[in-house]
Amino acid sequence: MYQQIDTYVNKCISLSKEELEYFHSLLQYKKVKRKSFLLRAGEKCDFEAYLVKGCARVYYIDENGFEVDLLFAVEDWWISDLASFSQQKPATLFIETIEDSELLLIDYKSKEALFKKVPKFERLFRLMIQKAYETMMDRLIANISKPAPQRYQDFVKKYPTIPQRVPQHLIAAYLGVSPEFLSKIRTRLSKT
Amino acid sequence: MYQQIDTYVNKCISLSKEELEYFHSLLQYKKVKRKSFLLRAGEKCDFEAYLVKGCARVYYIDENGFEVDLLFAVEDWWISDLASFSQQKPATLFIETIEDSELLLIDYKSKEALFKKVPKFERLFRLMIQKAYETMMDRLIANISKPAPQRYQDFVKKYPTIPQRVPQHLIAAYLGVSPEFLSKIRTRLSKT
DNA sequence: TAAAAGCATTGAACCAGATTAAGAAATGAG
DNA sequence: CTCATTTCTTAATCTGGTTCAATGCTTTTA
Repeated sequence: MYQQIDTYVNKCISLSKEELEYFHSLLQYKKVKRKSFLLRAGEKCDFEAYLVKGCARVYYIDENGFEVDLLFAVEDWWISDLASFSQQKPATLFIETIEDSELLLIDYKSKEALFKKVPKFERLFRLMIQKAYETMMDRLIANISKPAPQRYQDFVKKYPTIPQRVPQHLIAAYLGVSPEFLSKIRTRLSKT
Repeated sequence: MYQQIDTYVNKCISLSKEELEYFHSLLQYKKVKRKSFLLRAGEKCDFEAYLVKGCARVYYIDENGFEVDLLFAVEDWWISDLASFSQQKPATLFIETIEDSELLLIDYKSKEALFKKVPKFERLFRLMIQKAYETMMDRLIANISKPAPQRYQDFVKKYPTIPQRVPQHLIAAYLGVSPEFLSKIRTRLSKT
């Protein structure tokens, strides 16, 4: 049950058996069907979730009801509305499963307790967010300076398994193009 | 000399006099003219710099020579190519001052030593990057879902002092529009 | 197993913003 | 103070991508 997350954690920091067991004791296991909402904008996000199995998406809905997908999570990813979680304020994001999924959640108090008892985790989470930051930056640059077909190809190359698990119109909402245009891009690309 | 950065640090973590002095001992003071490069893509970025005074920009140049501005830093901001710094690999970003500037730099080894000796700093840097991440995410969302005039107005509202210090074509490169179009946006807006 | 709902494709009309080109205005270095 | 460089504006034309609408295809769900 915890083997997967332990492997993940071990890549960054090394822990004693006791530390690991303490960590486990703070996690809450959750199993949900596809199309379940883990979070809706307006609620308070009191979790960071490690995805053991399944697939989920984190997205934003703007004033006009237009969706922007920020993340497709699969096995081994963390999902949360970090601004809401860390500042304990209402969420601006939605989190919804795309497949039946299994998760391990940690809440705010537990995470703070963990940092206090095992400061090494502060490092783990710093490195995690650092990586997320770099990814986000690359995406912003791509969105500003690359045309949509290029962005789509880069996406498929970087996440080859995602297009098989996530509907195409959601990928369009991730790339920042209309579903119709993504469809056109795909037919164009397949004709060469 | 260190008063400003101490105030900054103190907002997040509280430190003893000794800890603070140790921190100071790791910092390198640097004073540079406007239009100085602190970093060029290809070099290794061995600093995170706190801007004591002045103004600088962090930007990316794509394959076609097109610039994307990622950050305008003024007093109290940190600048670096974080991917290069933390993984000790070649930079992809440029950092250039826009005004004569004064900086406090910390290098990789010193930062690691600091974390080891005063783990509280791990928390500070985690919170710093977390905020940067949220900012980056908001920007990505805005770039995907809001039209350029809106993005410009939001920018001016969020950073009211920047437009007076940074040339307009750089702001265009930050917002992801051509300088000509930003000029058009501005005349349109002033006519109402 | 049928009906409904969601998803992908295609084409035509349209628009936000890019590109190109030129000149005007501001700024800074000598 | 003055020339060179950088910065800003305006206008014409072009294009990547949107919107709208119609059609067929898959999944769900009852």
